[in-house]
Amino acid sequence: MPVSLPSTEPSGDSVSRILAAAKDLFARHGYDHVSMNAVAGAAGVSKANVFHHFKSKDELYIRSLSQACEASRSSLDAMEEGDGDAWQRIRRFVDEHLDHMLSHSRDSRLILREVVENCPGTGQRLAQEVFRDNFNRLVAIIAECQREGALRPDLDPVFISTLLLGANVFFFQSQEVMRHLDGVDFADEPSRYGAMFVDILMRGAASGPVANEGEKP
Amino acid sequence: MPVSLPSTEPSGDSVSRILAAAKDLFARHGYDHVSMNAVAGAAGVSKANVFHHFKSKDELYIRSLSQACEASRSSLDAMEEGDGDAWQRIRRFVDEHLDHMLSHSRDSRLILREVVENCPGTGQRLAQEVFRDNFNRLVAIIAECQREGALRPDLDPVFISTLLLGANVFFFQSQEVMRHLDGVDFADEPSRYGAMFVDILMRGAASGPVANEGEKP
DNA sequence: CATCATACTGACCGACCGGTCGGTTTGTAA
DNA sequence: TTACAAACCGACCGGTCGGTCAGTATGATG
Repeated sequence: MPVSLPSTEPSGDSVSRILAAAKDLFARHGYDHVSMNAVAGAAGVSKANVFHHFKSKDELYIRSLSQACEASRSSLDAMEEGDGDAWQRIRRFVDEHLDHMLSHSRDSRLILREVVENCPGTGQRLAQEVFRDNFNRLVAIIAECQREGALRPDLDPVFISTLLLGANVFFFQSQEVMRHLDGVDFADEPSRYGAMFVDILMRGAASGPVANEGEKP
Repeated sequence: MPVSLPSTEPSGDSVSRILAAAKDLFARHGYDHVSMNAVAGAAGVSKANVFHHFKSKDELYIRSLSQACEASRSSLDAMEEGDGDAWQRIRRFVDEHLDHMLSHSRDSRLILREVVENCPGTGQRLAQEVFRDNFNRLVAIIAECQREGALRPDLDPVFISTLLLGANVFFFQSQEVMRHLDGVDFADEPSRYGAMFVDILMRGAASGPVANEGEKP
């Protein structure tokens, strides 16, 4: 049986290179700004070759986004709730979620742009599914922590989850801007950002006793 | 002296219509997706007429964004801190900031996209200036409230401001997605969102006494 | 070896892009 | 009325876009 590795690798290599280049360019510049010629050039193949492997620009984009979503979903699945008390678990989720976004910023940008730009289509559906999975995972954690008595019973886990995801997403999106804002010294310290955020989420920011407008046993 | 109103309005009318159309299309679809032909059509003039009034697509875009930034800045200036205790003033800022974004969503999208996409250029600079002004205004409010003793002295007003702006920006960006998430019942109630957020910001989410890891007099 | 399928590419296609050009229309001033 | 400037526009320009085509090269199979 002949060893045919040299013959099968170029093909797989091209598709991989094309997808990697596409993900990079689409993430950085968005769908409309990126031409197929640019993708081909970045992948080191001809444009016609790109069209040999992918039926259209749209298919290339959806494949790229799909891979990003799969990677994000794998990361979510690999997230272990582990041990610790409620707030430690919450803190761990915040840290791991933010760490994933930052260390896979290309994928994260692809997904987030679809969520934020709100253009109907397959791309948006894929990205929203990932977003929803993250959200539901977090709601489950928060609800569990609430059942254990760690969170005020008058609070909605759904709302807390929104705040948590929002804080992380905002950090990811605005990191570059924050670096240039006077007084911001945490733009390059995501873990510290997470710690400060969870601290305030847990204990609040008010000084001293607060008017008891809500129910807080 | 002849009254020459009929002669000066058509010109002003065209430019205004062009800018309005441009703002609308750029806000919805982004710079790259919008053609000058589309802008011209939406404004009811010819493409050549657009180029008569604006030197280039880029100039049209910058002018559109500039107007959006001016409007946003005017809104910030009109924001009165007014009376009330510290937390009432914070709540008012949150409400007014979010209300402005939602009621001027076209402008807000234009500005926010520049901040988030992070493409170097005039557009980014303009948007970041507005972002920074909002930020600094909020930091000043928070710092004042902290001096009055309403906020924990161990907290950084800059960080609190980041959380506040982030929460509002996230609500604005994700409103459409949130409408489709199970259990989210506040997507169309920004005021309620703001109230819940400030409540948690003030009192925290933890139930009962919390481990005193920080300084909280 | 012949056959077939896959990978690859330069050249080409029609459509569309941002922008220009020459001409017409409109408005203003003297 | 004439002269000028501004507004306006259809036609045009060179370039780029996504995509196609015909041909070549390569690899696998019988």
